Amino acid sequence: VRERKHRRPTINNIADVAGVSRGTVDRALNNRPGVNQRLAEKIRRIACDLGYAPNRAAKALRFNYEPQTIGVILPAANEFFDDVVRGIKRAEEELHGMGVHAQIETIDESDESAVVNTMMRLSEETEASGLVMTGPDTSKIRTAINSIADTGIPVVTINSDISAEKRLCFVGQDLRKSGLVAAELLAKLVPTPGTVVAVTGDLNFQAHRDRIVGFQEGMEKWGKHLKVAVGEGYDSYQGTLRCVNDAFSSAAHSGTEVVGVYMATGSIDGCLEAVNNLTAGNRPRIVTNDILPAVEAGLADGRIDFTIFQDPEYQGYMPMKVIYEYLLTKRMPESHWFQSPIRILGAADLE
Amino acid sequence: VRERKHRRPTINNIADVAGVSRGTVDRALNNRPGVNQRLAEKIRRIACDLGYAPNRAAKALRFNYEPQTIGVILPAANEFFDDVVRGIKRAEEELHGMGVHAQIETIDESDESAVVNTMMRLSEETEASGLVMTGPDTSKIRTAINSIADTGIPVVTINSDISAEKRLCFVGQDLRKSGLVAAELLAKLVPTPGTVVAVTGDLNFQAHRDRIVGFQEGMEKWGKHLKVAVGEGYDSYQGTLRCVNDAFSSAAHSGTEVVGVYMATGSIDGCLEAVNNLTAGNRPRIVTNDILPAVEAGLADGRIDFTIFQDPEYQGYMPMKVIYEYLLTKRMPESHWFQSPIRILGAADLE
DNA sequence: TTGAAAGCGCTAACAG
DNA sequence: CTGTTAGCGCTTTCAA
Repeated sequence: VRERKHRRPTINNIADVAGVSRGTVDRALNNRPGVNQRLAEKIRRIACDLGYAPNRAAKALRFNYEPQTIGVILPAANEFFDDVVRGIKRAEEELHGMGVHAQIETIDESDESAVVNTMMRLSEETEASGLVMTGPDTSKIRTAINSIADTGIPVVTINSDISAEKRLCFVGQDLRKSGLVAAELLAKLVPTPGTVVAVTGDLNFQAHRDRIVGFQEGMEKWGKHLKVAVGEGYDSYQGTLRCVNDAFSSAAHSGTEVVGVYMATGSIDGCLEAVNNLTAGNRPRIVTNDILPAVEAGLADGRIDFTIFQDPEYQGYMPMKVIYEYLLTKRMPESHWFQSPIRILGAADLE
Repeated sequence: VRERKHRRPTINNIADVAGVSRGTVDRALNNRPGVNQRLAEKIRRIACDLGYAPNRAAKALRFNYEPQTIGVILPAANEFFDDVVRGIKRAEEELHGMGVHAQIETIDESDESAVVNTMMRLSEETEASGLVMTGPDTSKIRTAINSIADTGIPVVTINSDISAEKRLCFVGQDLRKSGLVAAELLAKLVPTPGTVVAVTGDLNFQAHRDRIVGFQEGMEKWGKHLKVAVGEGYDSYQGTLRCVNDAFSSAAHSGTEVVGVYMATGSIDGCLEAVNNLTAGNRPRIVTNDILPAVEAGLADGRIDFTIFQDPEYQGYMPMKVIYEYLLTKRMPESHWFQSPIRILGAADLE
C-alpha cells in the first residue's frame, strides 16, 4: 500500500469526485466541445478546489504520439547566430526525448520572399508545430506571420522584432538599455571633460538608432562633463576608419579631446586602427558591443576596456522553451518580450 | 498508419532488433543485475547503433509512482537566501507535475549539530531523494554528507562549498574571480595614481580572503598605478566605519589619497558613512558586492558606482535542476562546480 | 453528451 | 536469466 504523501491530484481524482469519467474531465478542463455546460462548470470548480494542475510529464509523453518539429529560420553565415544556434541545440538537448526537435533553416535575411517561402515550407511541408524566426519587419512578412499564427502555430521572433501582432512573443535585446549601460560605464570611466564618440553603422536602421538614443540618454544622466559626437561607419572598415577620423578632427577643431569611444556596432578593426593612429598620449577609453574575435583580442591587450555583451545563446534557448511550454499548455507566455540579459564584460572575464 | 518521421528509437525498437523483451533491454541499458553479460553487451551495441536515448518524459512520468522530495537546508533570516529560495521555487514550478517538490528547512547555519540533525531528519524521516544544503565546512558535516551520499542520495552544496568528496557538486560563486572583476573595474574607473581600499569582513574566513586575493591579483594586472590597502570591518557598522577611517588616515600619512573603495563584504552603511565624512572634494569611486537595499540606494544616488552581482536565484534554481537530472538519469553532472554568473551592475540596471 | 479503452516510453514486480 | 504485465497521467479515438 503506497502512501499518498505529496501526490498531487490528477484528473482521475477529479473524475471520482465529480462522478464522471476521465475523458469528460479532460474535455471540461481543456474547453473541448461536446460537454454539458453546467457539468463542465462543476468539474472546473472541483479541479480548482482540489488544487489541480496538469502533470507536465504525462502531457509531454503524449507528444511522442506525433513528435513535434519546431522550425527555426536564421540568417546564414553570421558569427552572432552561431551562438544562437548553440542555444537552440542546448534547448533541444534538454527537450531531448520530450518529443520535440528543431529544424534549422538558414537564409539570406534581407531576402523578403526567401523568408516567406521558408516560413511556408516549414509550416506546410514540414508541418512544424512552432516557428522561431528573424527577418526584416516588412508588411509581407508580418502578414505571413499573422496568417501562420492564425493556423494555431506559435511564432516567436528573435534578435530583431517583427511587429506582427499575432506572434507569440519576441526574444531579444533591449537596445536602448544596452546604450544606456554603455553610457554609464563610459561616463564613469572618463572622469575628465572631453568628447566621447559613439560609432554606429547606419542611423537609418531602427536598431542602430535605438542604441544611440540610449547612449545619449545615459550621457545626459551620467556624462554631463562630456560632449557626445555620433558617427556612422556603415559597418565597413573604411567607413568606420573615416568616421572615427572625422570625429577626432572635429573634436580637435572645437578644442576638445576625444576621451572615450563607444562602438555601438560596425567594424571594430576600423575603429581600433583609427584610434591607434590618432592618439599619441592618453588612449581614449573604449567600450564595444558583443564578443567578436576582434573584441576579444582588444580586451586581452587592453585596447578595449569593456564590452556590452548580450547572451546570444539566450536568444536560441529561450524561444525553444517558450514554444515548448506553449505547445504543452496552450497558454500565452508571461511576457511579450523576453530580454536577453545585458552584461558588462572586461578582460577579467576572458579567463 | 502514422508515419515514423522523426520518431526516435525506443526500448521497444531495441527489443525487436535484439529479439528480446523490453524488460531485458531495460535491465541491460541500466546495468541492472541479472542479465547475461554477452546479451547485455549486444543490446547496448544495438542501442548505440540505433542512436537510442531514453525518453525523459516517460522516465519523469514514472516518478509519480513515488513522488520525490528534495530536501533543502538554508540559513534562517538572511536577505541573500530569500533570493535563493526564489530560485528554488522557480525550479519547483518548472518541475511542477514532474513528481518532484522541495522541502525547505531553515537553520542557524553556524550550529554544526543542527545542520547534521536536519540532514538526518530529511534523509531518514522525510526520505528525501536528494539534498541541497549549505553549512560550515567541518569534518562532522563532511562525514554526514559522505555517508548520506553513500546511501545513494545526491547532495549538492551551495553558496559556500563543503569539501566532502562524495557530494554531487557545488553551486556557487567564484570568489577569486569576483575580486578580479572588481579590481579591473575599479582600476579602470580610477585613472590617476592613489590608494584603493579593499574592505572585507574577517580575513580568517576563507570566503573573505578569496575575494581579496582576487582583488589584489587584479590590481597587479590592471592597477599598477594604484596602491592597495586592505581593511577588516568584521561585518559591523562600527568596525567598518573604523577600518575605513584608518585606511584614509594612513593613506594621508603616506602622502597619497584614497581614490577608490572596494567593499568586498560587510556593512555598506558604515563604509558610505565613513567616506562621506572623510571626502571633501573628489569622492572616491566605490564598487560593492551584491544588491542589498543600501547598495541600491547608493547606486541610485551616485554614491556607489557599480556593484558586483552574483545571481542568488541561480544558486537555488541550478541545484534543483541538477538533482532532478541526476534522479532521472543517474549520471553525474557535467561539472563539479556550477559558477553563478558574475555581473557588473550600475545605476542603469536599476531601471 | 458521456463512457471505455488504448497507448505515449519506461520500470518494477511477478512469473517462468 | 528472461518474459509478461500493470501502471505513472493524459488525450484521443470509438462506442454507447
